[in-house]
Amino acid sequence: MNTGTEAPRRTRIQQEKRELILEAALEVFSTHGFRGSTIDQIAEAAGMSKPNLLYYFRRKEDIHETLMQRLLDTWLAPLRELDDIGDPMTELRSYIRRKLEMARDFPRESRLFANEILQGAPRIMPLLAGELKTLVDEKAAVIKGWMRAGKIAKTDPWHLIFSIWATTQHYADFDVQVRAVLGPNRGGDGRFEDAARFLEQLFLEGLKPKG
Amino acid sequence: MNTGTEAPRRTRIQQEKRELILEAALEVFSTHGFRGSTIDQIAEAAGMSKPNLLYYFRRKEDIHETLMQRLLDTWLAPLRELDDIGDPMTELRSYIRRKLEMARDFPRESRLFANEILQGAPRIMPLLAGELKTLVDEKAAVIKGWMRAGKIAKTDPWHLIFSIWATTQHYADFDVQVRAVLGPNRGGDGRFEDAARFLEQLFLEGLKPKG
DNA sequence: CTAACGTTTGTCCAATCGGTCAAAAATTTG
DNA sequence: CAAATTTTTGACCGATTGGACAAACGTTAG
Repeated sequence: MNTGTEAPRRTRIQQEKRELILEAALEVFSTHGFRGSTIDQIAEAAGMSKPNLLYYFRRKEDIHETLMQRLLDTWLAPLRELDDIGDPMTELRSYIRRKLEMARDFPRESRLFANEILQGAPRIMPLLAGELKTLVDEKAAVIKGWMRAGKIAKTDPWHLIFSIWATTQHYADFDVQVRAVLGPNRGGDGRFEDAARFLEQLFLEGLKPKG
Repeated sequence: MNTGTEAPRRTRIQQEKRELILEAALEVFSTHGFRGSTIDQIAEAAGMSKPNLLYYFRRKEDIHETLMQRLLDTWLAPLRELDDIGDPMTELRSYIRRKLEMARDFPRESRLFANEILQGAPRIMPLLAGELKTLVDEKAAVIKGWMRAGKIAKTDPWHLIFSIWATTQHYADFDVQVRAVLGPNRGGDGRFEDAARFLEQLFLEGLKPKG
């Protein structure tokens, strides 16, 4: 039985070149979107001719699809790690920290994902309503357990997860704006540490003045 | 002196048709990005032929530019309203509420802006580093005053503004994902009220359990 | 060496892109 | 009404797009 999903056998050269192409495509797709990117651009970024690239990926969409499949796995890893063992507040704090680190270390992946969602997620809608929803529902239940146990304040766990996604990914997706607004001094390399400190306080205590 | 920025005189028909085109272009640009959109698409959405559209806007970029200029004004209006008079906590809460209402009522404008920033803000970079930075710095100073006066907790005002932008615009830019994850029940029309309730609690009190 | 296989490229193609242009149609003006 | 002006359109253009293809090239096993 061929389900069409298993990876075909590949030579060593094929594996290497495919990686090279995917790396180049990530760079191009994440800054121009799918329709805004051309095969020539990707081929040039990968240091090969267009027909050569099309020898490894038969269609432009195949590259994008491969990229998105890999992305979702690594992208949701931090949420998968959110576990019931350990102190709830610590768990949440380290989830936020990990997500912010991903925004810092893999901004292209974040932008690729944002581009796809912004345009209506035409290629990954089934994944969102299926795999993603299942995972979020599962983790929302965990968080709800913490709320019932009085370990964290009672709120909507789904919107809590959204707010963590939004605030952390903002530093990857809107990086240009963040740096423009912060200026050369505050917008330097330290901006992620500033963000980490701020987000920790926001999610822990909010803005209400002490005392 | 002609600075090139003042609006030329236009007939009634020109004004109406230009509005029609801008409305159609907002729809198309916001879902496909600039390079992903075609003049034919916009013309069809506006109910006219391509040459006719090009009679009102000579270049594709002119449409986008006009759209972005209008956008920034209305988009930043809520932040401009953030004022020193009145209770700080109330001011912030109503700013968050207004931003969330904009995400609900003008999602296309939000996505148009997000598309531009995602792709490196090639067309509005000067505005970000100029007008926008000035406004944010000004409001950050106001917020800092509130912190010094002990009216709200001490944190980084810039990142506070970022977090408000991120959490509210998330419901416009990532709407497809939000609805997919929430499902048909929780993802219905009530999702914005749920979000409003959650965000109010997050920014006010954070997640620390009471007592 | 040579045959087989995997890799690379130059050339080409149909479709689509942004944009032009002259002429027709509609509207306004006198 | 008729002339002048504005609006609309069909036909067209060069450039770029995603992709096809056969021929050339490189590598390796016998």
